[in-house]
Amino acid sequence: MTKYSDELQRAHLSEAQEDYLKQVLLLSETGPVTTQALAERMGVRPASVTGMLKKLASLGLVDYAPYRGVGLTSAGLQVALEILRHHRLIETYLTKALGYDWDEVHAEAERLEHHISEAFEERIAEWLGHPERDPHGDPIPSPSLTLPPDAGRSLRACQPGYYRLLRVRSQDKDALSLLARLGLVPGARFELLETSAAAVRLRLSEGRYLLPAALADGIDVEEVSP
Amino acid sequence: MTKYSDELQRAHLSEAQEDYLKQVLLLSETGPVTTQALAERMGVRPASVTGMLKKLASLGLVDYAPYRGVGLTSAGLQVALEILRHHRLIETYLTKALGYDWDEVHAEAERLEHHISEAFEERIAEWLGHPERDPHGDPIPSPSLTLPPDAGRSLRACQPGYYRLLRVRSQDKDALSLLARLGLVPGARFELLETSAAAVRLRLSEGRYLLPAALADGIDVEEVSP
DNA sequence: CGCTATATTTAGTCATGCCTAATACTCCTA
DNA sequence: TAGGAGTATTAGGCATGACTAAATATAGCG
Repeated sequence: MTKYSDELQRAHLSEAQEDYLKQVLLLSETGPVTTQALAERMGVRPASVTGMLKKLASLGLVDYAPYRGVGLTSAGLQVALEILRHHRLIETYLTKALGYDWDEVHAEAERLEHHISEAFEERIAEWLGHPERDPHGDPIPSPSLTLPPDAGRSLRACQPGYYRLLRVRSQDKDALSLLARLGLVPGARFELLETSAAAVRLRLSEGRYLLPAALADGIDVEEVSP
Repeated sequence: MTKYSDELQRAHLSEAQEDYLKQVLLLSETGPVTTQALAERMGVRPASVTGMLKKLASLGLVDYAPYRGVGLTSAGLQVALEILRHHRLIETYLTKALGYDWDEVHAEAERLEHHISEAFEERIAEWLGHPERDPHGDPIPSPSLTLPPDAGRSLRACQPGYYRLLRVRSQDKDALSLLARLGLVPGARFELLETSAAAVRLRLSEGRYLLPAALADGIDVEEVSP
């Protein structure tokens, strides 16, 4: 795959194609990428996914063997990382420059990520001081499209102690809104008091909360000194 | 056309449909809107225009009589003004907030105008202090979608004297780049020394220039005291 | 007033990206 | 190891919005 043909492809990729590639990347972080999982993420029927995967495979963007799942080729990975960089830079910019709350940015970024130029990307990255994380703590691919290493581990798996919140993986508007209200945003420090199968109990400077396991699942933390 | 059906339609309009409506509005400012003119503006064949006009007419967005040209209905005008407001706010924002030059903003705005939310529109308008003109001096439709009245007249039709530049109608990148280089941007004051069929001669504080008629055509000015 | 040049519309095609229904494959369990 | 549950793919359609080629309307001129 030469530079030349890369650029030809990039110029012609549709919004739908870019979205599929991005979702393949995101899904592959947590396990094998099935047709069904992709269909759910894209809000589309499985048959439609099969069709798109065949097209993306013919473009050299995914490795696809029927009934065997999909993976990104290196060309496809480049595209996916580029879109992910757009998405997360836009989220960060909307928050810092335009006063969006972190539960509002996802939907806006989801549309804009496909329609900004490289110039726009560079200027907002510059304005932001080339951030490595978006407001949710998600890593932003670098300009050369490498992902910062993952730090932290799930709050769910932690023992009682002192922690700093690093990342919130949920993009549910209401879940984010709730966490923001509690002050549970990246950088926040708290004490984990108790964990059980159904929930975790924790204490921030502002109060004590019982957090359902479903929420704790998507929260990544690192241990800190008391 | 009730409010309710307006909103239903708005939700379903495609990017192409929005673009057609916008171009009908822009073309109608300078004369009757022909299929051919529309085809040129959209970069599309006349046959395609006919097809789209029939669809827009069936949606109640344009008045279309075959062979007789098109006009916007009031519903269509609302949509066109909304898109135009997006376009010109985005151009202004890119210039003032992100340091774009005025010859770079058009292409970026052309894509983004279809993909921003009302929330985004409101926030950049707020940030900008609710401007009435974009960097080219083009009027920005108000939030309630009325256009500020046109001021000034074409430099081409002026007698020698002192003027202030109000608006540059060209969106040619190189023409804009040249004008910017000369300091001929909205607000600039200059003396018109001489006009002829082929060109106008003028003097700014920085120098004297002979401007081809083609450029002078698209420049609107108002007279000022010396 | 008719004829021709130009503008416009119709008819038929194609790619995209989705859908449903029917069929095929996989893998687990009995 | 055969059957079934569940997952995936094929087959066939539809809407969108472009295209070409062919037909038709308009307008300007002699």
